[in-house]
Amino acid sequence: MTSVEGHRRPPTAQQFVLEELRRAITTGRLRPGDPIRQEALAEEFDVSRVPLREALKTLEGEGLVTYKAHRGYCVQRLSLDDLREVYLIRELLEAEAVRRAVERLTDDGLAAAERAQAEVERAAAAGDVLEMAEANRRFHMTIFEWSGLPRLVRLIRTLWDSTDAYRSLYYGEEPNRQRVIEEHRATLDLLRRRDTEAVVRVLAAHRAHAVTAIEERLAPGTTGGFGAADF
Amino acid sequence: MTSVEGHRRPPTAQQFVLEELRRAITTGRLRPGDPIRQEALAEEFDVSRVPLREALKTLEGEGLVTYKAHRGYCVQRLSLDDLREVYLIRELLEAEAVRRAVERLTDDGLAAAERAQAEVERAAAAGDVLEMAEANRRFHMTIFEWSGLPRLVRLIRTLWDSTDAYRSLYYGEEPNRQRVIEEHRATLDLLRRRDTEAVVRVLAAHRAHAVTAIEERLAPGTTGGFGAADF
DNA sequence: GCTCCGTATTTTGGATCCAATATTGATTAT
DNA sequence: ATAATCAATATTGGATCCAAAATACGGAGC
Repeated sequence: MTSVEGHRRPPTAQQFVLEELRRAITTGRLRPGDPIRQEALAEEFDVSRVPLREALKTLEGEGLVTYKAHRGYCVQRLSLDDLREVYLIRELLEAEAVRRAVERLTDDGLAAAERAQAEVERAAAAGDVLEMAEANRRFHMTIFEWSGLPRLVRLIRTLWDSTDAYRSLYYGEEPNRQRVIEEHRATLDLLRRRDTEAVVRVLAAHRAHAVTAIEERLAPGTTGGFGAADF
Repeated sequence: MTSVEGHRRPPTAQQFVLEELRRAITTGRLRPGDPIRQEALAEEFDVSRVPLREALKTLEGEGLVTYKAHRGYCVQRLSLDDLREVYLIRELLEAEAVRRAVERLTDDGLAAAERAQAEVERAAAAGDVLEMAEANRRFHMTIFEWSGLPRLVRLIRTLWDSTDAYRSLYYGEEPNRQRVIEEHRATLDLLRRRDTEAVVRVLAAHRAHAVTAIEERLAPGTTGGFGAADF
């Protein structure tokens, strides 16, 4: 049956496998540093190695896995330095995206952001961490989209992808969830007033909090990479 | 024989095909908007479709080609807006990369940049546009590398890739070549003095000149995409 | 003439098989 | 015991073949 389920299966095996791989990495089933055994994974997903390899090429482009000729793929091990670098780049790109977005934002756009925020709060109340992470993403992307710069948004989205595992870590703790909600509300407030620079500042702080929290969470013990399943 | 030629053949077919595809796109042999016929291309490069498709996945990630399920790949058509967007993003990222680079730059690093510039000037004198483009790239990347931010550099490199065709256009004209050389010399001068903000300004102007020149070159007639072979 | 429909052809998607390379483990010499 | 070498094994890279989907074509109906 081709019913309208939450997640219907994609039209090609490579896209299906791509989604599964992403999930496996962000949930920590595939841990950073792990080599990727194509045969085993292909069998698990019930596809051949061809679409699997194409999906891996995509993930390589996004920086989620590394590749060495004749040695295959590994789940990318993100050091703290890597994490900081990704957040630095996000800072640069998102600041610009937000500036443009505020200039062009209509009431419709604002309403869309507010709807996304409502979903964030609903998920938080329900204690559904995974759904909250997704809604949070929709909230931010909705705003970025209003920049009218599709390539910029695409880049930002890729950067989010590459640190999904860390973000789940962040949302795993209640005070962080609460803080996210408050900061989103502040953002919406400033968006309504079209106070561009204030929005940029709030969102910069928003990111900084996440980095700090993750650093603290990670610093003790873990020297290099980490497993997202650690929590 | 595995002699030390200029370009030795990569260890895998996918990497070989990737290089060939890039060349084909940047030189305009494959024109923007063209659908990519896998069978024909694979035969031309004398490989099967499997490595070809993996190379195409990589290019998709870089934004050089687009992909639709069951309809295959197309060479990305870059509108003027797209071009401006890429240069805007480069502005954001490269400014940061340069700031960090100047702070960390040693005399060795400076010497490397000077060597690259010497190659640029040699190629320009020899009228070798292709080699000049490559040397120019080395010049800038050498500087960016000194930022110590590998992911940032990787992103910048991808952005350069996605507009290679346009850049060849720029280097096709003598006054532009001359201007590039002068601006590089100015950059080196300011680098020696570690005048960070001045370097950032010069390089911003450097990029702006390129955009302006390309816009003028493209504006008359061409409404949307263009073929890099037009010159 | 135009549209709609069904078939033929082309093109992409994927599975299997074989080749090439890397890794592992055992054997031997020092 | 250790290091080096070579064979056995595991794993990736690539070619061919078949299936599925999209496109092109031709004819029937209006």
